[in-house]
Amino acid sequence: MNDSTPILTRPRRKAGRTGCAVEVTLSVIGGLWKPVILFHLLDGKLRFNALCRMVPNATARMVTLQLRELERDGVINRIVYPEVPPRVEYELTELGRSLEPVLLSMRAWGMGFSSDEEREHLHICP
Amino acid sequence: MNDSTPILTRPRRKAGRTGCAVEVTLSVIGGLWKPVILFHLLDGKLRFNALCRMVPNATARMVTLQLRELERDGVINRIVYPEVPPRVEYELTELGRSLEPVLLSMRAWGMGFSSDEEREHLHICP
DNA sequence: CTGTATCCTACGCGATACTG
DNA sequence: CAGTATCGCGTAGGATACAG
Repeated sequence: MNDSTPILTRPRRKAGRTGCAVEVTLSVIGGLWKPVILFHLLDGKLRFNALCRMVPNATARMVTLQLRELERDGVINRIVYPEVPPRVEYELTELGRSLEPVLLSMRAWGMGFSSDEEREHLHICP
Repeated sequence: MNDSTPILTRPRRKAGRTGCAVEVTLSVIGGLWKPVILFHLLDGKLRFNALCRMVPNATARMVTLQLRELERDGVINRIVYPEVPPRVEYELTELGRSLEPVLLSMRAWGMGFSSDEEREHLHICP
């Protein structure tokens, strides 16, 4: 349980005085899967498995790691129901929900880009 | 000059049908330095060295790689002035400029988060 | 179901040196 | 100035197996 934090997951250096505010944001959501996870959580609580299924390109291990860091950074809550079989749900905190504009603008741009891509037949496809 | 593209720089798998639009956006700006680079370019053209200086935590090599990919993805233009000593400037394309809402919302959130952090003394510092 | 521990390897990326 | 080439290390993260 030492601090071996993957790079995709957490920038090796925190955004210091050297960087701009954008770097600060990246230090929290800067991981390939974090924005996707957070985005899906905008719709409400999600169980671990459901979350995994929404990010099929990431392994369960990665999802776990990302979730732990998001929790550490205070943008999500982890709710454990003392049941058998165990149930765990993740939800956005207030701070997490404040990321909504960022996430929505990311989605909006992605949708626009996809259209252009299909139309202009860029090199992104496969 | 083969296609050895770093992971930080380009997701190993493109955002396919499996993912949401957020993944598409991440496939373009999903790299720790790309959003920062793009953000600084919002203010206008920048030379290579200037750019490097704005992202001190990244090496020149990384900045170069990121720039090449951003160029490939059509969000920036690379302008070479046939002079001695050589001068190269980077600027956003129309597509790149359309990322402005994303970048601005990222900065806005980062500034807010920094304030909270200082005030509430969270564990983000270093 | 929701994880965590371990092993292992590909590859990201820093450092350095060199070019036009 | 604006890069590119090469080398080499550290580690991210996949696969697998196991636990509560």
